[in-house]
Amino acid sequence: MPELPEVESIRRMLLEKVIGKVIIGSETGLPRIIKQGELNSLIGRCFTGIERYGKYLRFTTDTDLTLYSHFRMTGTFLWLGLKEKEPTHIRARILFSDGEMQYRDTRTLGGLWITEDGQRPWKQLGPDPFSQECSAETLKKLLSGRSIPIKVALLDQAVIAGIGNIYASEALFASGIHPAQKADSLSVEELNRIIESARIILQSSIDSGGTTFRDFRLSDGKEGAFKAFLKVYGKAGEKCDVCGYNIKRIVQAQRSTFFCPVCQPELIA
DNA sequence: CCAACGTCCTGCGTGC
DNA sequence: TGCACGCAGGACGTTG
Repeated sequence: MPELPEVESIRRMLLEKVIGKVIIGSETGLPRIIKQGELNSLIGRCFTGIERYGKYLRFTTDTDLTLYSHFRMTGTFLWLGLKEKEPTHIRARILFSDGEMQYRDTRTLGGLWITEDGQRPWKQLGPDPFSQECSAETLKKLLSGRSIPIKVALLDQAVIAGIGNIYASEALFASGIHPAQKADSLSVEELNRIIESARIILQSSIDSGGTTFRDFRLSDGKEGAFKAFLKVYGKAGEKCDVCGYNIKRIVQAQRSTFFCPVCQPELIA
């Protein structure tokens, strides 16, 4: 499940491969993953930059055409040199003279958008965790009047962009905050702790090439190494690194949440 | 305004 | 052993 660190890792690897090269062909393996526009309208263009917005990637070109991607659960871009072959779950291909960028997506929930500049595929995106505008005061405003659990709020991309199910649990563990605590009950100090924790965890994960929990692969086909540093995600029943108590799994908004009941005490309301 | 839930999808783990 | 079933979840649309 590619979240901010995984998308960022893909971005960095692709930068070295595709920038400044002319697109000489394209192929759409599964039409419904193209959410807007036509892939072959990119032929003859070249990518001039790749930016990340939350979990979206934006590929700028030498014209007003822009390619956006979102990986959802199982998407990724693989870079293949001319002689390499690995034919599974290829949903789209963008061809260059020295190789190709393949959009792979097992569960096909992700998508690509080819738009005129200015059009964006997302509805609403909150601040990027690494940006200056991502402050405790900003989050305090965005969460005011929200009675949802803080874990569920962290998954809301309109609140903060890029955090998914893995890093939401990890950031709350590092902050010592119980995942069920109501979003608008958190103090500025607690929100600050969440932001600081998230930044450290997300940056460490980027440095490791992200987390491969099951399916995720980097653009060179390799796994991200951050799984070894996870403290709670996927560890129900295992002992907490810090206190030795058993890590618990609960379900919030139809998604698994992992936490340590001792390190993240539940507040008595 | 907000919250909750259904929807999309396929591979794999579970249980009988 | 084999097979049916349900779970995994990100974003958005719909419903309450």
